[in-house]
Amino acid sequence: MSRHASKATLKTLAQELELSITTVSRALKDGPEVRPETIARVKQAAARLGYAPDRSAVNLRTGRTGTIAVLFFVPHAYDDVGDGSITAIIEGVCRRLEGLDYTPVVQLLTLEVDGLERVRRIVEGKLADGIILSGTTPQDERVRWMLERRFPFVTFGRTELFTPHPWYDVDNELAAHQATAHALSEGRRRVALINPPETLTFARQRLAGYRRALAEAGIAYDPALVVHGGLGAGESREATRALCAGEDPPSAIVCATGVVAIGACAGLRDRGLEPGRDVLVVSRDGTRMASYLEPPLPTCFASLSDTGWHLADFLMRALDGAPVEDLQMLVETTLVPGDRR
Amino acid sequence: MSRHASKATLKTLAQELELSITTVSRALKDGPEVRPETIARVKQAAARLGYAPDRSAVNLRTGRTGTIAVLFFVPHAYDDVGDGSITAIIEGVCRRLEGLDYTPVVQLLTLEVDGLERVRRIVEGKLADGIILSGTTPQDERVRWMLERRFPFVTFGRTELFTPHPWYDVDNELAAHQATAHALSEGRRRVALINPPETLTFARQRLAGYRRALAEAGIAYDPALVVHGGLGAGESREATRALCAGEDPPSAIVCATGVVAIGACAGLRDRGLEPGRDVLVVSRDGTRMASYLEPPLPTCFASLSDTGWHLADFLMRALDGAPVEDLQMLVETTLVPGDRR
DNA sequence: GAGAAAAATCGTAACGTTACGATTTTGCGG
DNA sequence: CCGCAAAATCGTAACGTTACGATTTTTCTC
Repeated sequence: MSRHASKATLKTLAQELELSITTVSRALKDGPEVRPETIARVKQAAARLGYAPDRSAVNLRTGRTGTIAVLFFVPHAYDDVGDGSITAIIEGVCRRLEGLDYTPVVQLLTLEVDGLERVRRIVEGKLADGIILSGTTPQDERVRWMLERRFPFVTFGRTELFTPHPWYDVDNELAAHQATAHALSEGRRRVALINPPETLTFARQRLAGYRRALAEAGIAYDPALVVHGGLGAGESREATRALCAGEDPPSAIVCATGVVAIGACAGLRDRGLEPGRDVLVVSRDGTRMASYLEPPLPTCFASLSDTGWHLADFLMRALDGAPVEDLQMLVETTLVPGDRR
Repeated sequence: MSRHASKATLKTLAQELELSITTVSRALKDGPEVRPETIARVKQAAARLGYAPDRSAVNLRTGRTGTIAVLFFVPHAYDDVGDGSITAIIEGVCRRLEGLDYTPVVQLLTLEVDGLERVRRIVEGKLADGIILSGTTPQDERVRWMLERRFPFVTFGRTELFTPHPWYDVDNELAAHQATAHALSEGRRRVALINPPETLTFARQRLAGYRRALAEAGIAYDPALVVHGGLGAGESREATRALCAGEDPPSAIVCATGVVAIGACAGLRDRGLEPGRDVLVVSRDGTRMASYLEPPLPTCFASLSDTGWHLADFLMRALDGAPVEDLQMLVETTLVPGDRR
């Protein structure tokens, strides 16, 4: 029955065992210059006294924190429907970091929060060994800043910066093309697009894919059918109501996320329109959310859990000094039809 | 144009300004014993050289980390539908911590992860100044451990431990009673309950409320109508299918979370039953998710955003030494009818 | 303008850890 | 049992910060 009175340190252990602090420290990390017998003795005492290394001391000394910061961008007020993406991503990150003594810690970024400020705090305060960053813009200042400092990071989403950096991305151009083409192939010719804020790289790529699909079908691009804005369910619902206000509502809506799709469906019903029948709603998701709705929505799917895994993987390899060319990956979405399964 | 070559420290500043490290340190925190003029000079230089305090050094010296750990329990595989609760909670936490130089960091806990291990790492490694913990059990060992160490924390959910501790909780007994009574008042007499794993305090309270409502209506408790298990959409869907396998399906299902409700609806449709008409699904949620579904589900609502705010508030006040009696709060749910709004 | 009080600044030690070179102990051939 | 290499252990310094008592400078009083 140990007392655990106050925290045990190397000093405590050294006194207890009549060894030097140095030897204790080395023994705990299986240093080759300490006798196996001593190692056993030290580890036993450490367990008995409940020793745990003081992370800030280790960090101060070594510069290593054992922490990975995950800065996740939530491009909407957390109003109505919580965004489940983050849990899926973290699950993937955790899966990759399993057993690696890196701990992921998550911070949420919104449109209001100054992302650069957060990044600076983390880098300058040495709060993490690496950063996983989402919500990239073409000329992302946070990315630029980290590149300048040579701080290890990986982004979810590309930038247009000249200097290459590790990234993982879903092919949003493809996804939007897929979704739009699917709608067109179902005979829907007035296809609307509900898109994220225009500043995001993500948004531009989606717009490009959407326009390409329209062009291929020989349909003129109509800016009135494109909405840029927050990605909350409430915002999407509003946008959908607005789209359907006139006498000529769209016959399909291509959505940027599952939450957006839920909002769009609600907006349609507000106008007395039936999703799937009157207006086809095509979702883009990283979870299986859309398949649970009624009717199940056709969805451009790319697993967020896998995304998390790869992001963490790239970061780990970046920390190991892997060349940046190996740390860039574009994943394709697959169109999951909305049929009842 | 500053060079930012490598990190600026107090030493750097001191040399640059020909002051002592002590004075610089004090100036930066507006110490009363340093000349206002000097303070200005120091701060200017700090800004110019991009000085930021090294958090691990501060932590080592002071014992303060400026970090609040949020350990969020996700009682299901992150399979199908991501859980949006966490974003809502964090939003609330951030709202409370705004401007307080505490940073919340989130870690996810699952049934497989050893929560005690995580807590120990955080406490012993001095990784945070306080912990917000969810997924409590009646004899929660993590809580007991933190109480023993006198480590500041607050739980989302109560325990049955003798020693009092700060907590915030939704009245789950009431919520389940509300939901069940609502179903009964609609003439549904075979009410099923899909509940979390029995180990959670949460689960027991819900079961109690459910049974009380049944008893008040003079209906016998039928264990076959109660499911304990994971709270994922897939698990809930399975459970619902099983419940509706016999020739006498329930006429209502009381769900523990929004994700569970979504799964239940899908399970019903799998069996050719229409949620809301054939079987009433009553949800329990902290976001407005249920109101977006078709048909909108009646829901026992208590804001998760507010929950986050209060959890952070209690923790802040606990750190300030507030008496534990002031740091316990039970919030009631309100039944939101499922009508189209 | 001397002396004392007040204001401003400084130096040292410590937080717990690890890196590195120095020192002691052990094992072994002769 | 000596000498010497190898194995094991040790001491010191440093990471960047803050607390505290000591010291210097300024200001005020008579």
